[in-house]
Amino acid sequence: MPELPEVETIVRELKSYLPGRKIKNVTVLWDKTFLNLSPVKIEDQSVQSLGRRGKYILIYLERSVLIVHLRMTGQLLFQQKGSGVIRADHLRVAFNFQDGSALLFNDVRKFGRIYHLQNADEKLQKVGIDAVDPTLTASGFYRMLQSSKMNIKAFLLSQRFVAGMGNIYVDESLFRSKIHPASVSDKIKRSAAKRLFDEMQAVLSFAIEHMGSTISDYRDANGKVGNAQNFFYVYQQQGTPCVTCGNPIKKIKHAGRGTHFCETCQKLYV
DNA sequence: CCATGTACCTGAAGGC
DNA sequence: TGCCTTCAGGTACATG
Repeated sequence: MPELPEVETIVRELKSYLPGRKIKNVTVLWDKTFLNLSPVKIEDQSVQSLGRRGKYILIYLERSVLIVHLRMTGQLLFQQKGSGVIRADHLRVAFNFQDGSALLFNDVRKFGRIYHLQNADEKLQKVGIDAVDPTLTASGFYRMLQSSKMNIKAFLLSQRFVAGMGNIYVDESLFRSKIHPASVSDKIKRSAAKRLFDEMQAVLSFAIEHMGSTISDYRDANGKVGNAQNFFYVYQQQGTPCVTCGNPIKKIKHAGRGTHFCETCQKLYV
């Protein structure tokens, strides 16, 4: 489910809720979700700060860190003390704070993971630079493309070069920059690479402003749906006319994923 | 190095 | 009303 804009929305909200709250205990209802790999105990530690790298949520405690990945259907919900009980029909892990509030991990498909670690670095070794990191530039992005012979869809989905893009925002960014998803990364011209970089930034910041996209399961930390799904040009728009040329948007299987694009507007670089 | 398939899970939707 | 298949915002791992 969630890609960079959805994860960013959750992190921004949690920044206003979690710092300073002290963990009383942790309830684990599905063992595989919570990997407790730190020798330091989690009880009695306070949340210090929040961070994000790609789709990973980082919750820094005093002596260790929690790394959360929502995968397809994970939700991180903040349960205020005393207010109505937040909906969590598939609760897997609950972090209960001493003041009576709680952070709930709800996840229908059980793919989501929470790692309790000494240090975040080990887990993030193979994750590329965050897609909205201000130090990432169009020319830096072009250099990364030059280093790879993967098709551009797989390149963007891999998280190895740039982290945070998923199936929705890859398809939207490729459409808006007029690049065919099967294009070979190191064959993409400098000007097209610049276009792709700029459209990635535009697509992601627009989605963040609209609190992410809800297809089915995504909810923010308050349990609310996003709004960016109302503005897709190609994702799940197969059959509808392309906004540029009017030909129907196509859906194919590519890089193992449903892939939406316009075959007349998007140029194939090979 | 790269592409493809499978596994991990549940539930919704569509075909018959 | 079933029953069966396919598909889903992701990633890790095995195999050519």
